[in-house]
Amino acid sequence: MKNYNDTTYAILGILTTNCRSGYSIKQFIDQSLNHFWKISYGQIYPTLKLIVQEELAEVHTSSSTGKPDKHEYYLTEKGIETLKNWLEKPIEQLPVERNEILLKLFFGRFQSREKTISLLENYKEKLENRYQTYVSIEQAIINYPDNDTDPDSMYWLFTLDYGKRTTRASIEWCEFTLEKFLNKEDS
Amino acid sequence: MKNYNDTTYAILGILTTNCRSGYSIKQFIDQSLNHFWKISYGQIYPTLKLIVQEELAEVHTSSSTGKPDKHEYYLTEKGIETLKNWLEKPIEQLPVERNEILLKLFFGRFQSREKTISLLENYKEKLENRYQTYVSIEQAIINYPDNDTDPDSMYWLFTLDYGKRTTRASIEWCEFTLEKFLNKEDS
DNA sequence: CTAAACATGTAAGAAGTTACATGATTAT
DNA sequence: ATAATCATGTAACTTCTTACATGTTTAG
Repeated sequence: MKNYNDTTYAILGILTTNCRSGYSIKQFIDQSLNHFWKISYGQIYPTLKLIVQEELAEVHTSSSTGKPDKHEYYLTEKGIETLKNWLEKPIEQLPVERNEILLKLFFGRFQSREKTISLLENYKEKLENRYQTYVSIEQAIINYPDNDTDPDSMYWLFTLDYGKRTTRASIEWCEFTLEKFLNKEDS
Repeated sequence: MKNYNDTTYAILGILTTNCRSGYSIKQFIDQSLNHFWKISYGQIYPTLKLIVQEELAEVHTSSSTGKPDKHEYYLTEKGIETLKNWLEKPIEQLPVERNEILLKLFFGRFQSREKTISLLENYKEKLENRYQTYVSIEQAIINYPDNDTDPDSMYWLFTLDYGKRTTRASIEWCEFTLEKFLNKEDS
């Protein structure tokens, strides 16, 4: 079975929900996968074209009078199989996540203690904002009346939990590292 | 002051150490920045060319008899200023880290419980290996005789600590999520 | 002797972002 | 009216990886 890139699989996955057009795929990603996946129109439309070419989906064009054409994509059997096949495949290797703050810290020898500290404080603040965003989204899902009937909400909460845990760990690292720099004052 | 990409700044930073050639820059990254930064020769050599063009470094070519030419790069005053300027600048926004496992989990509705579980177990195993690697490197640095005189070792330990903490958090998330799936058995 | 390490580079292609281009509909 | 949202798409550009091309030196 042919391999595609993750962006293609992400779109294939979204097409299993009620999102059927390029525009609504973008919305879905911005609303639901935002904290661990993003995508631009510059990728979505060409990828949809590829998906149709590869017969993983069929496109139904509805040209209502006056309105511009709207393209609705429906997964084919082949498309569903391709998606399932990818879902089963274990992750090959953990990605190396480039981290700008670690890079700056690493060359911190060329900077004053004060500047390193403010760099870390700024980073910590951004992490705390992100953490709060995750908590807010989580609360919104839990309080949403249909939450126990909606099959997606459980998965959504899992991904949020991941975000919360790793963000929390980063915040704690900031605090620990900041303390080291603050204590260096007297040395 | 002109802006460059992070890869350029990383190389500028490495040129402040004793690494002066494309080959040794690659080695330095593979040995020291490996867990949060990587780079290929296909980027290094063109970037070095750019750095010289922009007068951020000068190249000294030593052509020993017989041996192939070796290019040694030395930062100029302008190069040092450019690096320092970047170091000071706070991170603009936290990057969205694409996460393949979360993407697969999100579409887990289309998979059996068993397959989701083995996906998570495989991921957890990889994370545990990574964690052990970090611990080993940390021990090697701490036990290395010159560790308190080497100014780099402190920064190295900070970046390792970051890796350990975030990896640990991911492992804990795997355990928590796995438990949820294992308990779903009876429902 | 031969494999690994030293050493420098290019070319093709994949993946992704940003800006541009166009136009309808709906809410304020 | 006019701003926001709906809706689709392309082109240029940046970044990065992989494979290729070439040749020397050193260690086992």
